[in-house]
Amino acid sequence: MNGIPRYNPAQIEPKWQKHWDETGVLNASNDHTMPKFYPLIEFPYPSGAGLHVGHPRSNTAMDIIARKRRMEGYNVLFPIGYDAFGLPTENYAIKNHVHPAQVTQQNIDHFRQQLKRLGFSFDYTREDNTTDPKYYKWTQWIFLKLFEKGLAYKSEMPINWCPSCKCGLANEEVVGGVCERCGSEVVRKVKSQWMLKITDYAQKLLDGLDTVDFIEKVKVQQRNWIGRSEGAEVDFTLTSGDKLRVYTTRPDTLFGATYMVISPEHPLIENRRSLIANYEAVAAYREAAARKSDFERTELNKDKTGVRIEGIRAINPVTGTEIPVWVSDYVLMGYGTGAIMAVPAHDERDWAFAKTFGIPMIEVVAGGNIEEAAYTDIQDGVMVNSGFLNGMKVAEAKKSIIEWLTEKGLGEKKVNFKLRDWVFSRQRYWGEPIPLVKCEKCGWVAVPYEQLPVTLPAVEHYEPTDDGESPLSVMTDWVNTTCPHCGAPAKRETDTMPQWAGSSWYFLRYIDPHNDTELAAMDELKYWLPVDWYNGGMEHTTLHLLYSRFWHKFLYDIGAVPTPEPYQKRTSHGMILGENGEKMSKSRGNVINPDDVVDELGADAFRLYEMFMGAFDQAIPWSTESARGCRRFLDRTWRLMEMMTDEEGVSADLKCDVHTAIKKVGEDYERMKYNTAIAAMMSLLNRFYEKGSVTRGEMKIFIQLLNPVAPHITEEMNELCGFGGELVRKPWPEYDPAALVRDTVEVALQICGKVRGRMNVPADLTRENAEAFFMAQDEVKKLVGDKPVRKFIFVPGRLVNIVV
RNA sequence: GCUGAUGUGGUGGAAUGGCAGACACCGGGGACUUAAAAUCCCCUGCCCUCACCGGCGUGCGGGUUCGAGUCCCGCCAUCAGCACCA
Repeated sequence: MNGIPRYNPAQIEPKWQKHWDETGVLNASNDHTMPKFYPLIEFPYPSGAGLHVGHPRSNTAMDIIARKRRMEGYNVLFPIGYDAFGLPTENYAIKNHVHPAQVTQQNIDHFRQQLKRLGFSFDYTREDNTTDPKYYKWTQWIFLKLFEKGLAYKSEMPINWCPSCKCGLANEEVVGGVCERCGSEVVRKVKSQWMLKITDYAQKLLDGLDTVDFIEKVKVQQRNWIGRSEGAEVDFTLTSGDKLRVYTTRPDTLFGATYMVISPEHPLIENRRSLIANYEAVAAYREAAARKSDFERTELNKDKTGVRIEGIRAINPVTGTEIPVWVSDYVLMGYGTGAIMAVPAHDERDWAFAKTFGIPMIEVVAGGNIEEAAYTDIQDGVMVNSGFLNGMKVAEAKKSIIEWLTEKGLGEKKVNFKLRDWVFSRQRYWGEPIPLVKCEKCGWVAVPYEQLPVTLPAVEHYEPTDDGESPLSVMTDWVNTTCPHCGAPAKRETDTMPQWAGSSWYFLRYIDPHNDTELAAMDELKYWLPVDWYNGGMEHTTLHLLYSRFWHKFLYDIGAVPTPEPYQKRTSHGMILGENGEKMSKSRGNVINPDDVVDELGADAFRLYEMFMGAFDQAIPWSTESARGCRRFLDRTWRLMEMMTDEEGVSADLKCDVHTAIKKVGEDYERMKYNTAIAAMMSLLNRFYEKGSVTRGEMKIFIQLLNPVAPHITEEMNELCGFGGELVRKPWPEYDPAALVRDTVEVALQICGKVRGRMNVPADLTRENAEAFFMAQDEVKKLVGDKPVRKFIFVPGRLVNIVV
């Protein structure tokens, strides 16, 4: 071919992006007779800094799958939107005295332009924006449904409070004792907060995991976070006459309980203050514990501390023995009953505590050495020193003791979860208003559905007030309203929702984004749900992913969505680190700007590099040098046009290479092994170069395989070569299994497991006739000599190993 | 501390128990060029050697196997998550 222009991504990339925009060829179709495919990436938070190189990693990966599915004949919905409520925008607004909505709009426009520059095949006609009143109308609608069903409640409780953000945080948002967003130390503060009862769904969230194809580590993390444990609650009688209820996962060790521990916040201390001889010491300990943040209380607690309560003792219900009661901060009020029975012989924490304070131990499960360490094995141990449980295995003993306790009315079987309810109020401006009204007479009343959305009023200042109330609280015109119930004067809720609200259901809105009368139409939901493949970061496993599963299950229960789970498959990408191997951040000065990379190398090379840089699920440092290598590959691909022949088919000598590549690339895309898929295409390209020519037939296949990763260059080549049509509309190539086999294969020749040579042998050589074949070869005779052959191993296509 | 993941050339990384280092990056050499860039070709794990031959090599120590980067046992290191969950 003559007159081939230079490869110029700056010219061809905008050309094809414009073409896709104008034709809408990548958009989802309304044709419900087609098989559907719904891939999803986590919609970005449109920060002022613009796109990060991390975004395109996930986006390109799913774009490859989306583009391949279109070629396979699916109706693909690959949507994009913006999770735009949130603190950075609000903080920017506070600092610069601009309305957050204005900042948000600018940022979204910038993001969209950056995303389009990278050639992602999103359907931009279905964009979500969580800050759009048409969108958050339905976020509020879902909240009201939760409120209606009793799953939203107000609670006066100690919450995590960030003094810097002046904002309450969910437990899940506190990372290592500091605020996840700003890094300030989190303190405790009592505040009346809206809570969502995610704990009501703990079992359903757990069971649902068995029905979906999430990668195993995501399932493990969610299971651990939900933290189901089976055990029993047992009542101990105290010498004060009270009953002290404990939760234990090891009721089988009840005979070994030699003391009890209550949390410093346990009500018993105040209720029986007069009976506690050393109340002063206990109160002092409690104050010390309260001063510690959760972080200190746990982190600094390598050595166990505690105070023994003088004046109250407990009676072990099975042995009748009197045992002491201690106060220690290793027992938390927020889990179980805030009190435990301590079995130092068979629990590591109890063991450490008992050692520190010289408390006796009783071995009740034989098999370990309790002088050395607590014996916690629950498989092989056999009960001893345990009355009627003696001789039983742990599992059996557990069952028996629970039956016994239930019969005697001393306790019962109990399932506990670590999962805690979701703190849903924020004292901030830039969030969805909570659509509730407080009436003196009627209490909390829902704003009627037909009045939604409750929109954010314009305010003068976006800062939370000094007492920590939302900026909305000073908007008296907005706050003062009437009760929808009785018409009396009433006040609006001024707290707003957390950022997690809008992101908990955004994938539903994509399905029917312009619907004014419903969240989304049921026939559309039935066609598109569930999301077939959702890729995102591991950091969202226990926050966003769990919250959105909770909301979805709730919506399923009220009949608003047709599937019990939102996402069928969940995969996860690794982080992109800076060139120095550290996390990319402004403060470290190692941030790579995607725009700069596209300017220098083009979007296709950028996409290619992000997929080639290493294993998709692992953290990889960025390397601009390596990225240039990917551009080199595209330059070489482009120059294939100079060596293209008029032949239509695949040449005989490359038939095997081409079909092997079709198989490998297709399978590797599906397994998210993008790096080896690209390596296979590089190898094939090298074969074309070795040969010095490529046929039209080979070229068609090659650019089709490469198209999902590098869509612009391949479309341009398709056009320049005069192949007709567009790659996005062409079918994905199929391989011919017969073409994969070669006539001869090279095998390794091993003597006693050491490689001594290589040989070409017929590919159809079988195990049966291999020994005769090899022993007749001169090369083999030379290596073996006259030593007797003790063993002969032949692995077809791989190697032969002769043991002498 | 617990849990999980990872550990392979100068670098990023390949490798259903079967030829370790695919594919790239960096580096070196050559061709082309007045020259440079670009491009093309060759070399590139380490040691010994002019070269051949050979030896050593997947964090460390054992084991299973004809054969181990891969499986088992015990360590070490790094990273991530969790923070005493009874």
